[in-house]
Amino acid sequence: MNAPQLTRNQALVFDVLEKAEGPLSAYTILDKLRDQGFRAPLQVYRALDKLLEYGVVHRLESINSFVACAHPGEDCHSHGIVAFAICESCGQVIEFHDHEVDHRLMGWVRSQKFKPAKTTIEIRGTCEACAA
Amino acid sequence: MNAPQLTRNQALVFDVLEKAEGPLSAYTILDKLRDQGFRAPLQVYRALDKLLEYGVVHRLESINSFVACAHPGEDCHSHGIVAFAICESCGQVIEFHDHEVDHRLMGWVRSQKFKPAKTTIEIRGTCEACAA
DNA sequence: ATCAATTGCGTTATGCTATAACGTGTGCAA
DNA sequence: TTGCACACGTTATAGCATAACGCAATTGAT
Ligand SMILES: [Zn+2]
Ligand SMILES: [Zn+2]
Ligand SMILES: [Zn+2]
Ligand SMILES: [Zn+2]
Repeated sequence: MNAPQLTRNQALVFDVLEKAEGPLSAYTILDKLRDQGFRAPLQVYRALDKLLEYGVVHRLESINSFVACAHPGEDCHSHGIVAFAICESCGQVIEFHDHEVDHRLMGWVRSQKFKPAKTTIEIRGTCEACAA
Repeated sequence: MNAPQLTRNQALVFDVLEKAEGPLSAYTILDKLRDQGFRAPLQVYRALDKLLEYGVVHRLESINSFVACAHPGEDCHSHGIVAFAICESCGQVIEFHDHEVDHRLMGWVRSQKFKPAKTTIEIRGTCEACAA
């Protein structure tokens, strides 16, 4: 999915995510956009839905938060499953891909005749900088 | 983590999960236990916390639900990362392990000096039976 | 036996996450 | 012009999770 011209709300939400140090919850985004006229969660969720569809934002299922894609222009989704390492101390997120992991998972999926729609890989832990 | 004797509440929650066809949300579990005297979400969440700690129940992050471990007695967690395929049509969950996936992910983690605490792999899609 | 610490439990209240439902306005194509 | 698709705004509601309090039972020293 290629991203068309963003609407005002989509652009505002994307901008907040891009400038953020780490992942943000929808309600945190809402708070950051009150000055721009945002009033209700739905304004954020609707924008996020589109940004997710365009592939420029990822949802982190294990922490109910959202991040801007770390590989803009590469069309992440076209080269396999996206994985995330999430530091529970500083909130930093590292986005990466591993083709071998993709192959193994997709091999298993095929053997089970399971039709995958969306795959989540999230490693929560402590990043190098935060390690005691 | 080996499971000690379960308390009454823990046993009730585990029993509900074991008998269920698929994953259940905490509030669904609560509803199923009203007749046994359950009144508040916390009674469920506290039991779930322990069952998760003992490794006899898994949490599915992408759907905010819980399932009984499909490999009782095998101590899932000791032989690597647990992965789930979740059918969005019938709710069935298949729990599996893949050492190669573990190795790849743990290799990446080591190369980044990232300290993993909890890893989530969830494939949402359609199972063979539900495929059109 | 007694005291202190731990653990489980019950209850109330609250906070966080997400969507339903309704109505408005705008742009575009038949 | 009419109909449709889409974004938007607002209010209300649904669904998920935890804080904080107090009490009771258990355990494990002393
Ligand atoms: Zn990406
Ligand atoms: Zn960190
Ligand atoms: Zn298991
Ligand atoms: Zn199915």
